[in-house]
Amino acid sequence: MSLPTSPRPPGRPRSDATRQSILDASAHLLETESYDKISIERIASEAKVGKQSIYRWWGGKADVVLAAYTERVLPRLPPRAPTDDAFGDLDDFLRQLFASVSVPLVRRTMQGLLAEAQLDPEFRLKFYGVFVASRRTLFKQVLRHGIAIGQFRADLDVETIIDLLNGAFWYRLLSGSEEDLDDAFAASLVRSMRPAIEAPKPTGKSKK
Amino acid sequence: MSLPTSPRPPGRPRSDATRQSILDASAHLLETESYDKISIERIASEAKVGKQSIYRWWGGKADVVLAAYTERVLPRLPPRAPTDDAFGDLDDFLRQLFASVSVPLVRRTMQGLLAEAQLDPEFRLKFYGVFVASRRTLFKQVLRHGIAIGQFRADLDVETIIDLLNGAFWYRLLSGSEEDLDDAFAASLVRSMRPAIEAPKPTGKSKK
Amino acid sequence: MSLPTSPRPPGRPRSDATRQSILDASAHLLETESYDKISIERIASEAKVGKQSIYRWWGGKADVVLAAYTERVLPRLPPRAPTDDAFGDLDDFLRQLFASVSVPLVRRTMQGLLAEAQLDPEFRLKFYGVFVASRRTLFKQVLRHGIAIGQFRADLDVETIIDLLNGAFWYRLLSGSEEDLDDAFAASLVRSMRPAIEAPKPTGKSKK
Amino acid sequence: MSLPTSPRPPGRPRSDATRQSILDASAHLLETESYDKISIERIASEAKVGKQSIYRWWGGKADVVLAAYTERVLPRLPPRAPTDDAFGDLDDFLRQLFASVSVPLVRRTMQGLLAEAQLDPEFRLKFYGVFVASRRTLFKQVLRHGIAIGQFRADLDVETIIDLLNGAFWYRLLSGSEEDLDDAFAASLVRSMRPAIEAPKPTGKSKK
DNA sequence: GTCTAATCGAGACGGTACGTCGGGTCTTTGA
DNA sequence: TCAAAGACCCGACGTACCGTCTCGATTAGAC
Repeated sequence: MSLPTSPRPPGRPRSDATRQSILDASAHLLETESYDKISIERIASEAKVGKQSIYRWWGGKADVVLAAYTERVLPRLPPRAPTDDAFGDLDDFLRQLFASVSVPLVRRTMQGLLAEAQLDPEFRLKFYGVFVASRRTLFKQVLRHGIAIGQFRADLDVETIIDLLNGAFWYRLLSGSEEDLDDAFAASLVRSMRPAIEAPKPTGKSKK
Repeated sequence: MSLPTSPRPPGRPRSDATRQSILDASAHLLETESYDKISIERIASEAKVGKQSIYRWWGGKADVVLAAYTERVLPRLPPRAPTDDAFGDLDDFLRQLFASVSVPLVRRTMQGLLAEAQLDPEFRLKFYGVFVASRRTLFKQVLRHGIAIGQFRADLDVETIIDLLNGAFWYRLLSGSEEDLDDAFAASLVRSMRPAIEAPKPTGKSKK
Repeated sequence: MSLPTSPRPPGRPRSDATRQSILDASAHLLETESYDKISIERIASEAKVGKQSIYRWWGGKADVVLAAYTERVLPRLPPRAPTDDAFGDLDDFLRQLFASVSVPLVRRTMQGLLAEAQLDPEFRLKFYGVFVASRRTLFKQVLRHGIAIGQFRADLDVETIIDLLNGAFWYRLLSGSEEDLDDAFAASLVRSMRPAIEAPKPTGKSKK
Repeated sequence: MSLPTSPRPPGRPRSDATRQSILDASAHLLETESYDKISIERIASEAKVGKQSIYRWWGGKADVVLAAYTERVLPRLPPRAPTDDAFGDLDDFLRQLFASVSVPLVRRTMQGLLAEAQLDPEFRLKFYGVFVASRRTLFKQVLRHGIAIGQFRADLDVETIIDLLNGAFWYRLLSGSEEDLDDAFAASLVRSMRPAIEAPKPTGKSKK
């Protein structure tokens, strides 16, 4: 009686050293080269690895770079500790989101991968999973919390609000001017959206 | 009294037939091929033209395709006739904006060019000029009109609102699911943004 | 005790099929096209081979054609069996030398390669090795034999004689008229050179 | 009674300044560039001349360079003053012939044109006329004079002797080693050929 | 003085080929 | 079976020239 899943596939097991070497090389190239100057051949040569060892495990350049990005470069957004100031939370979240792409390496990599995602529908899904879905989830938490503590209107169209704020983020990102995604922009967004988000005051008072 | 502009440069003048042939070929290829399957060589061969005749006038594939797009494919947004219903105008504008990319050809081309814009900073500027700047201008007109007729709040942060709405548009566009940019989404955007845009009612309650 | 020469270099070994295919294609093209109408691209396409597979192993068109020539076209001069008639041997040798270029294919190829050798000093050395050096060696054998059996003068300036006879051969060859290198010309050369080569008769008069 | 040749064709006459400019440019390029690096385009650009003005009067690069060579570079062999020492004359002639190609510019140009002559049968005729025919004539004069004054044998096969000596010259030229065509080689040739050329002494005495 | 005709500089044109790069696959030896 | 190495076919790159063509401008003799 054995487990249906083979406890160990036959043959030489995958070498983790090779895997790491490939990701290291990719991450290293990302630091100095623009995404489109990177090629599988360069990664393989830099990693002292056969090209086949890349193609065996990944689908192509975008795949490898995405892996290197998530394991080597990606600035993980730390979990948000919700406070009792929902607008402050939102502002913080946006600031942090913007800050996460202030590193040119991160920015350039995302642009390269974004480009690839536009050209390759299959890769777009992976790209979306890494770069978009997780952010939406975090976004949602922030908004939900605001609603829960009564500072955001109960009938908020959460998805659309995320489309708007997230959209503004991506829009500026792909527009390419590097200075745009700063704290001031985060503040502008919150300020402009406040009337759309804020729960109506029951006793007619405007914001304190 | 002669014009200071040189009446005619020396040498054989540029052949418009060649130019048209190149743009025709590009536009034709765009109809059947994805952007990344198009190459200068294919354009030249389809257009029965020497490659040099392309490189002489354009910088590369993206440049040519952009030209073909603007002259052959681009769905020009007709000028908006502002009405006395500013929210209706906004909704109309968004619907039309979304409709303009509902044609798969247009959508695919924009995605390809967007990809190129991410990879080539120089091309990004051209891309921005064609795809972004003009839309922002039209957007601004709609918002300014709403302010002028008193339906939009006077202190509206126009630029940020455009970043939000335009951002939502691009965000969905590059996310790639083709069904997203429909009239319902336009309506959702307007509905969600209404409190942020609407001029406060002088005598009391906002619209129920 | 192992051989110091690496028993086998790493990586996929060179494909002999590819090599043969390239040489076949080159030889085939030489049959129908003049040397200057042949291009690497044509060879590659005819051989169903990537251009890189040519550039990987040869330096350019001249290199490939030279290889094809030596392996496919070259009419090897059979080894001369020296007789006791040294002048007859010389005459035979010249006839055979001339006959070897009587095939238009050979002649045209040599002219093309000769042209290349004039333009590219590096290739000239290879050309010289294939077309000139070996002939000089054979020439030398014939002359040395004549000296050895006492029919050629002992103080013969072998190198200069070779320059003269070989020179006459090349001179006519590159002059291009195809009829010139015939048996009659060989006979003329031998007749004219005889007094310069023949060993002086010990007892008096030279041959009347 | 007018000349049958049209006294003047209609239209703008050919500009000699243009012609000179083209030849100057060609000659100038020959000084610094190898023949195969020269192109019609470079000549035209250097001469500040339209390409058509070259093609109008010459057939191609080889044609122009040949013209530039003959008018700008060619070292004219001065007419030989025959003396009463026919072997001395021959030696002088060869020395001068060899000296004429000792200038690298001359040598390189001749090699380039020789290459072209091998590739283009039509050009070969022009090449032969300029580089070969005239030398043969001079050669013939030297040999005829030697015969006339009784120092060369009366039954000399002049054409074959020229083939041999001229051949040796071209053979060394196209072999490319620059040091070969020196006075010593001229002397070797004369020495080796002497028995083949010298008129037999009537009274059995050997030379001098 | 036009008119006609050919030339001139300039440079665009359709082509062919260059030599290089990279993609993704295949074929070795060796672990 | 995996891995390093690297050859393989293929397609495209951007460049260089080819020889031809089309411009406006010019330079003559013919009318």
